[in-house]
Amino acid sequence: MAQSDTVDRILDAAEELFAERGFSETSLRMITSKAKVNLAAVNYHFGSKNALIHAVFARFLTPFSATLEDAFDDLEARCAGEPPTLNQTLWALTESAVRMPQRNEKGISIFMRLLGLAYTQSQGHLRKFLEQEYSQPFSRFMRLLKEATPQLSAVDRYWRIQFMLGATAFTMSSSDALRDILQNKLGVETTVQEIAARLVPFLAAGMQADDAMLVPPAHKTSVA
Amino acid sequence: MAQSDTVDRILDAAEELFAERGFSETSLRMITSKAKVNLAAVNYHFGSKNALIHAVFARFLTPFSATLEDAFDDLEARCAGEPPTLNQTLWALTESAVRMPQRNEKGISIFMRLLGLAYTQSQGHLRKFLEQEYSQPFSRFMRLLKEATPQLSAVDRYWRIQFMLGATAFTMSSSDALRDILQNKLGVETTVQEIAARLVPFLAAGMQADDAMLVPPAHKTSVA
DNA sequence: CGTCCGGTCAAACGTATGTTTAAAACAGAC
DNA sequence: GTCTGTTTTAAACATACGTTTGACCGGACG
Repeated sequence: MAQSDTVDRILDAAEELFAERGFSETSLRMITSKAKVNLAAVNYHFGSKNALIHAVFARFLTPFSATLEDAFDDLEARCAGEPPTLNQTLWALTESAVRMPQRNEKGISIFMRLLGLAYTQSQGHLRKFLEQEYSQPFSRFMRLLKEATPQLSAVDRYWRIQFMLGATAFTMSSSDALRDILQNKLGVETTVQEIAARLVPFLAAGMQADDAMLVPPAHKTSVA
Repeated sequence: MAQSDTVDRILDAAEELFAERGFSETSLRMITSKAKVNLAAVNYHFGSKNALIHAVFARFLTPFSATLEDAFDDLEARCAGEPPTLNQTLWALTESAVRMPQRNEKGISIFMRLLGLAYTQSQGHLRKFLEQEYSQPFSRFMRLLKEATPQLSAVDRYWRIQFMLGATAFTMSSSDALRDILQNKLGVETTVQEIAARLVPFLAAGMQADDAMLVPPAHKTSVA
C-alpha cells in the first residue's frame, strides 16, 4: 500500500482477463472490479485501455527480451564463431520463455496465451507497439534462423518461418483449452514445458524437411 | 434480385469483415452498410448476430465437408484396405480446400482465416455449433491421421495435430499479407496452391519427427 | 379492385462501453 | 494545523452496440 499497488493490481487483473477472454471482450469494468479498484483508476494511471494493454505486454516482454538477448549472447559465445544450430536456437528461445520468473503458477501459460493473442487478434495498435519496442531481439532471432538453415532458399525459409510462427502462436493462444481437452479425453496432465518440448522437435523437423515431395503426388499413387 | 439477394449480400459482407477484423470487432452496422442493406435485415433474416456467424460458417463448411468426404472415399477406395499414408491424407485435405468453388480470388484465404478465428477467438457458441454440425468429417480426418501415424503415442499425435492446425490456419489466414511481403522483399509471386505445396511437406516432416530430441539438449552442446 | 404478406426501412429501445469530471480523501512538508 | 500535490471516488458523459418496433412498399392472388 506504500505508494500505489493499484497499478499492479490493475495489471494483474488485466493480464489474467485478457489472457482468458481476449482484449475487446474484456471491459474495463471487469478489470477494475476484479482488481477491486475504482473504474477511473485505469484511465488515471494508464491513460486509456490501449495503453493498459501495452503496459501489460511491456511488463513481461521487457524482462523477457533481456533474458533472451542474454541467452543468445551465451549461445553465440559457446559456439565460438560457428553459427548455432537450429535446435540450439529454438531451445534458447523456449528456455528463456520457460525460465522467466513467474508471478504465479499460471504465469507462463498466461504469457504464452497473450503472445498468441497479440499475433492472432488483429489489434493494429498492439502490433505497432510490439514492432517498434521489441524489434531488436526479433531481428536477431531471424538472423540466427537464417544462419542455422543455410541450405534453404530465402523463399523456402521465409515460408517455413511463417509455418513455425503459426504453429507456435496458435498452440500458445489456445494452450489452456487444449490442455483441458487432453485432460478430459485422455486423462493426461500437461505442463507448458512439456508442450514446448513437443513443439520444438516438430518445428525443427518441419524446418529441415526434405524438399523432394514439393510437388503434389500423382493422382493415383504416392509413397509414404 | 428475383427472390432476395439481401441474404447473400449480408453473408458476403459479414464473411469478409469477420475474416479481416474478427467477430466481436465487427458490428452489424459495418456489415449492413458494406452490404448496402438495412440494419434490421440481419435480425430479420438470421435472428441474431450469433446466428449470422453460424450461417457464414455453414455456407462454406457444408459444401466443403461434402467435398472432403468424397475425397476421403476416393482415397480409401484407391488404397484398398491399406490405410492411406500421411502424405496422401494431407493432400486429400488440401486439394479439397483448394478445389472448392470460390466466390472470388480471396475465397480460400477468407475460408482459412475464418477457420483460424473459430479456433482462436473463444466464442463458445461457435465452437459448440461447429462441433455438433461437422463432427463427422472431422473425426474421419482424425481417424485417418491416427492410422497414418501408428508409431505415435496418442498424446504425441494430439499435440502434433494441434501444431499442424496452427501452422495451417495461421499461414492461410494471413496468406494475402504474407504474399505481399514476399513480393516486396524478394520479388516473388506466390499462389495459394504453392503455399500449400510448401506447407504439406513441412507438416508431414513435423508430424513424423523423431522423438529422440524430446528432451532439451544438455546445457553445453547439442547436435544438429 | 382490395387484401394479404414477405420484405424493407427509419427510428427508437435498452444496455454496455471507454472516458471525463469534479469533489473528496489522503499523505507528507512546513 | 494548514497547505500542496497526488490518488481515489461516485457520478455523469457521449457513443456504440444488438435488438425491436411499427409504418411502409410492392407484387401475388382471389
